[in-house]
Amino acid sequence: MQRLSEDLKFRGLLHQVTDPRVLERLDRGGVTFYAGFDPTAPSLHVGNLLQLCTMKRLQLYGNRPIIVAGGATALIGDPGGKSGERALQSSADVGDNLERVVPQLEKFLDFSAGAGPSKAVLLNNAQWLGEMCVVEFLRDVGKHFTVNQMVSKESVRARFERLDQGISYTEFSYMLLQAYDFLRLFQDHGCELQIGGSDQWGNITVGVDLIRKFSGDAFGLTTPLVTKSDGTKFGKTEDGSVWLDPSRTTPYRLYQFFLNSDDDVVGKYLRYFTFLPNEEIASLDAETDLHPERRSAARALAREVCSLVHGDDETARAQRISDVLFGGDISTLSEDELLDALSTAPSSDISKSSLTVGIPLVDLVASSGLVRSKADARRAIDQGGLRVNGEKVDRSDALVTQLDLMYGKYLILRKGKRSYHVVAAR
RNA sequence: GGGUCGGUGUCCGAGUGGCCAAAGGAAGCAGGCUGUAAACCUGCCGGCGAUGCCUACGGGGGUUCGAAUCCUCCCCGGCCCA
Repeated sequence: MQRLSEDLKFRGLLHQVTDPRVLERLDRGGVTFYAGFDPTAPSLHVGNLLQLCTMKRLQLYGNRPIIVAGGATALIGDPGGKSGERALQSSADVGDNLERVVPQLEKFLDFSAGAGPSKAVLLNNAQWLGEMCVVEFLRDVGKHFTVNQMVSKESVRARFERLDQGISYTEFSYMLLQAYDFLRLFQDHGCELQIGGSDQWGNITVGVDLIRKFSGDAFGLTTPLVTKSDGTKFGKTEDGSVWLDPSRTTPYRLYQFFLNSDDDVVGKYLRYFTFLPNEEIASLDAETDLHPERRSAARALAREVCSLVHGDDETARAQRISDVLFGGDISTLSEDELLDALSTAPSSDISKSSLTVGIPLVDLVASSGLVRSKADARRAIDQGGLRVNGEKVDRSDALVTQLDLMYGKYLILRKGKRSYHVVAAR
């Protein structure tokens, strides 16, 4: 089998490492490592994907992952990457969030006894930070750091430079809490490595320093920041974050999100987010160069990620829906297929009786929410961008009646290429 | 507290009595091309019972036939002085 360190290099996952010797240790397996995340939402999102995949990689090579849920630190807020002071979370929220996120973590890491010595562990730093008193913290942790070095950290400096924002003492202390986490894990669980995104480098090294002061040897490793080709933040769409929870972001949407990756980043994403063998990734790279229009790499990426997060069945469904919505003619579908294909599209109801007289199409489309107003609906029609049951509408004064219903029940509204809405008559 | 400049549509930003639903840009939406792409081209981009009406230029009040534009008070922000 290929060495883990080689695989990590091939995939471009090594951004910074405190000491290259840690890579040899990881190759041999048996290293306990950790990554933290703050349970600030009731679901993980694609922004968490890189850490999850990286942890899984390390575990597959026989290393032991510890996930530290920032039950305590989420109450504080990491100043890094934030332009302003963060809103504080209530501890009840944090608890709820944690409960919901656990099943998502289990899709990536093996928490079962079957994993043997590399069995994953989930800890909550509220367990040790919650019971700690201020004086104790200042004596045992604070004493080891000078404000001078803390101030020089990038995350803090960025906030210093913004005179209009400032940084509270609370957030300023965040890095010390995280360092203390690392120390406790090192002492109580033999954890010698912390991994994280490149924005965590400062916090991680503070932890490594702290452990060193207690005569321990620990390591830090960061992965690169996931970027898009246009420089905007990865994982955000116009509708907000792309979540791993299917009730927030349907498998179909997740599939589409990755399918639509730009050519110049698919290779990178395949490396980051899939477990395909290196040779297969290399051949997909070549395919992208030679036949970009086939989008083989993007398809593989979407399929792999969707399977990882939602399983093979949901992925097959997402693929089927995609094929119909973008390839085929929806009017050729059976009623069952139609419902399946559009099950994730927004829908609304309408009374059958109202259709006996007929409803102006413009009213129907506006009330469906597919467009913002009737004027907007007329514009869409005038520009040839509206279809009913797959047929282009050319009159903005069209009337919808029972005769237009597919299978006597449905009206499939479509604006542009990819916005669908199902109206069901009852 | 004093002075001064400013607050315009999703955002940036012009306009300083009628020709203003408000230039220009960005974002967004639709059409074309294409690979469900990028780039590019075209159109749209407050609402409605629609050759008109309503709502809108920080908020209230006022002047005027007519106000985003003038006056006044209030609120908010920048800069300068105390």
